Amino acid sequence: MPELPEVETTRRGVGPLVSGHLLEDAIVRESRLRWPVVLPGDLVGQRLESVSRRAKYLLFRFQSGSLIVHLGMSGSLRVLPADTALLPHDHLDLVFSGDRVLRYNDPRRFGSVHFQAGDPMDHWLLGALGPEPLDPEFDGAYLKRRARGRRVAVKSLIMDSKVVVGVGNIYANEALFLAGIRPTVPAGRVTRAAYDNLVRAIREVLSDAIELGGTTLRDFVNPDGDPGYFKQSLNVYGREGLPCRACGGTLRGLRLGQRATTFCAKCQKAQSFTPPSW
DNA sequence: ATAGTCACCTGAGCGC
DNA sequence: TGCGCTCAGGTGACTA
Repeated sequence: MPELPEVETTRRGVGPLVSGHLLEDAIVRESRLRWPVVLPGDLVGQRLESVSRRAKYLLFRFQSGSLIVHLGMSGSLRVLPADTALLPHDHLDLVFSGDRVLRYNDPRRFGSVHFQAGDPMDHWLLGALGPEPLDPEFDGAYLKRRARGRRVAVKSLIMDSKVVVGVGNIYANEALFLAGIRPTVPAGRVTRAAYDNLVRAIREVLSDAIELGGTTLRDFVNPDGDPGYFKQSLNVYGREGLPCRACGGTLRGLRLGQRATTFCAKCQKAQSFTPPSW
């Protein structure tokens, strides 16, 4: 489930509760996540220095290195009293000083937990990632440049983590709607002006979702145990066959790269070609 | 190099 | 109530 806003909501929720605390125990109940979970023997006894985020990875920085946690499709992290009863799919506990446990739950086990000694950015998973969508270097000129010669659908381009990180299926659909761009347009034919709009839309949709604590669909519960409230603001995702909130037309759906894609054929046709003047 | 498909896994929802 | 099918927020690996 978690897209970037959910991961950021998790970071803001759990970070202050465990940062600065001493790791007293680490319990791996199920090591078969996307990759086998292997924690170094000397992690226990170290202090957690900070919790940060790169793309959809949460980085738990200890003295000797970092835990790199990905929530996959169904993962979640909660900080709980250390004696809290286990639930199904509670795969990992990090027990900290102060009677609190950081508990990782993930029914589908698409998530992952790695340890990287030293700088977490040296890990191979983080090596080829594109810029953060909220960073200034991610702008229309950058996207236009990365799209040059590309025939993939523009939706696939913005979901490519080598181009820009953190744009998952929900927000890709939503951003393209806000920008008025048809998801299926070949990336190389989208104009610079349209990419300017798209960057604005991506920033807006992600920022708004972070403000509202993410989108709750099925599994996501933020670290306070509350649902996110962004779902109420969705314009197209999950609304195939329903009326467009802008024009009233019926939203259409198709599959693009195995992912559900929803758009308004009337509102999303501008910038669907490069004008002759280009 | 690029574009498209497959795989990983569990649970929810639906039609019968 | 149960069975079988489809779908789901991600993303690396693999194939042409």
